[in-house]
Amino acid sequence: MKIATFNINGIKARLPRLIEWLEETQPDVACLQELKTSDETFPEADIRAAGYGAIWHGQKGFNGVAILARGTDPVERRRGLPDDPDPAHSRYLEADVNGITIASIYLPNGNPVPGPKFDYKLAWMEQLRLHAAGLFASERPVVLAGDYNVIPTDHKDDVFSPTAMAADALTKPESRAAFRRIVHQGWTDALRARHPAGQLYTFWDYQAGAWPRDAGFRIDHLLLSPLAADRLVDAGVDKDYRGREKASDHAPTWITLK
DNA sequence: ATGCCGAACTTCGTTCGA
Repeated sequence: MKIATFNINGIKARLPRLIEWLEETQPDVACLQELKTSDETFPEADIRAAGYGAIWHGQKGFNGVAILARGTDPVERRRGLPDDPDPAHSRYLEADVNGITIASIYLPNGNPVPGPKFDYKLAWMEQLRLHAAGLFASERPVVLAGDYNVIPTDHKDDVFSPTAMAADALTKPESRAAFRRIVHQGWTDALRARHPAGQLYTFWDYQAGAWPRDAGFRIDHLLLSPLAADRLVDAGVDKDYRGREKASDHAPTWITLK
């Protein structure tokens, strides 16, 4: 079973790229972020024609998350976090697919630092931590997939330049500590578990030639509960999709479970 | 210190992203 997460940066602008990726890589589940479209304008028919059932939590202009399942309909469990600091933001969707609980997460960016957006990021992460604790305690196979907007370490395999990113909300100690507080509940960072060493960038900025000079970093993560981690077979980043025409600034990131 | 690039609405500039 292949489960992927993909920040598509606008599902309307990216629809041909999305369908192409679904057809070429055939994920069983695809968690999408940054739909940038309202519930009413989600391209359900195109997704269904590609062979996927879908649920989505849209928002006009920005944010927005979805869960797609090949040949079946995800069974929705929750939209939005409990006690979401700003329920107007569509950033969390949770469903069951084939016995696995799967969340599609679009964690706030948090820039500039300091400021209200950074405060919002940390508040949101605290609510995610509380909700994740409940999921963990359920002892189900759970996959928390999405764009966490946190670069876990300063290692060159996680970030092209710690110096260039030092003032950014993605690397601030408070962001990393909040991420660790979740992971240390007992979750497995699937990409790093499968590849303890080696570059695993998932994002390259559109600006300043970041893609051609490979100036990327790792912010898209799949966290696995113990019952999911026990089934982990492989994990990777579909890096070549970042180099295609009209690409998202993120690359699809995936795991396979037995 | 700032903009770079790209998408979408607030629509020929502004806001947001990371």
